[in-house]
Amino acid sequence: MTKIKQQLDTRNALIQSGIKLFGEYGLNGTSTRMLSHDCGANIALISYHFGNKEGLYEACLDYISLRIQDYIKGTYVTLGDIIRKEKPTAHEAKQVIDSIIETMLTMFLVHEEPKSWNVLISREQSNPTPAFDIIYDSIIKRIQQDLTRMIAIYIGRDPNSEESKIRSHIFISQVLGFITSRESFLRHMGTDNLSQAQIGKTRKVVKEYIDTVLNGLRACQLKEAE
Amino acid sequence: MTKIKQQLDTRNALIQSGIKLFGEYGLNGTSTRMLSHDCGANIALISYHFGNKEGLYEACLDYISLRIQDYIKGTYVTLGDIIRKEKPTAHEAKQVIDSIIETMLTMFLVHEEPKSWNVLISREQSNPTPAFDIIYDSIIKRIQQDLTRMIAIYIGRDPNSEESKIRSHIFISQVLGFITSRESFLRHMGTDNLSQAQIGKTRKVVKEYIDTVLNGLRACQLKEAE
DNA sequence: TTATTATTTAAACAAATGTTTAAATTTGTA
DNA sequence: TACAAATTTAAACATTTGTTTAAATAATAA
Repeated sequence: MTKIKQQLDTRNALIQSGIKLFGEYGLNGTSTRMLSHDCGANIALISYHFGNKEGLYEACLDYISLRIQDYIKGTYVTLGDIIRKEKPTAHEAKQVIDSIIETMLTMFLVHEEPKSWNVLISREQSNPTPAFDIIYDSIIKRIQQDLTRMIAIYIGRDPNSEESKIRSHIFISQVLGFITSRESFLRHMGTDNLSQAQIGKTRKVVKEYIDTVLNGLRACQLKEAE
Repeated sequence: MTKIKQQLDTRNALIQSGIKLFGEYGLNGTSTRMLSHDCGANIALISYHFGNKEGLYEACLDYISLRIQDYIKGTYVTLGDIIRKEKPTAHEAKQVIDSIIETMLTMFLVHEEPKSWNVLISREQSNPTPAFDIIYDSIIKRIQQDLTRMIAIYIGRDPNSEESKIRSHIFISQVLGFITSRESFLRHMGTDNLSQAQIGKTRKVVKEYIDTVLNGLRACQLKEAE
């Protein structure tokens, strides 16, 4: 076993335990002994590899950030050309919107590994630590900007207006609510875990909802001069 | 000074400090010494009045729960009759929806005291502690149920379907996102604090948005048999 | 093979933490 | 006014916590 391999094993084991435990108990509610016990690494290795507990927390967010960027890379490969266009068509803009939403829904509702990221992201969203920048700058900001622009283009509004920023925030919140208010949603649905049928319904209702609002806003615009 | 008055002063001072500090640092990140120092009460008074730190946390949520119920009481006084009707009209249902949303926006964006509640609510939403029931059972559940039904009635769908539950979750998330993703929103808006002008724009964009989606869904329904 | 570097370990440290305890003080009641 | 009850205080306690330390072990390079 090479040095690099072994180092990554211990280091990575701590990161995986970190994502799980920090997600469940928060930074302050997770002790170095919990982390050590969870992955079997000696407690001194936290400061050896990461400097201190906060360093491990940041490493967890770095890891999640990279993985999410990987996760959405597929989406952005096919959409990058449209996004970079000076003037995408409304049809093109709608493609971007749909793809981003689809990716988010899949990430939030379907795949198993991302579920462990979601809890930590949800924590950071509602109560940012100093490490929030890691997630914000690499992922959230980009999605905000892209959706602000694409939505405005699709509905025929000014992409640079504050109204467009507000609108995209509302738009993103529609989907983000499945992780930031997950417990409320589950209780309302009367379950501890969404069934495949429930997930299917959710995706369908989301799609109907956003198509309706986007087309409604677009139709308003075709009738009025902004 | 009577006993009851004095007791309430110390007890209440601890609760106010609790709301502030638990909101900012979380339950685990707030020490009994911080609480004691913030309001000047001796540290032993936490267990004296509340049993332990968790008891104080619960008391804070109880306080917030009562205050929010008070806050929305005005809204529910005028809407109660409609909500209790077996078959409200679509017009009536829309009145309920608009009033609830207006109340939530005011609470989340405008008034100063509720702002201190919002942080703690946001925390509980995204990462429920055992005390989440306090807020859920008294407030969130009711709003979920009422909006599920009113939205379904307005757009002509079945109020008891799972789709209606999902739809109302999306609907609530549109507004809740202003507290559960507050940092992201502020950064996107390029400010640390929303100006009055920005708040005004936000309310206007929200109203346009939800009117559009509700009327869009309603129009779909008038064209299709569900 | 030896020396160097990197990793890991077990123990220790200093501080922080939530809670308890007993005494002092204040308040309320008869 | 005296006594009882309630509240408050300061100190102490036991545990937990994050981190450090020095030695042991493993891996790498010459």
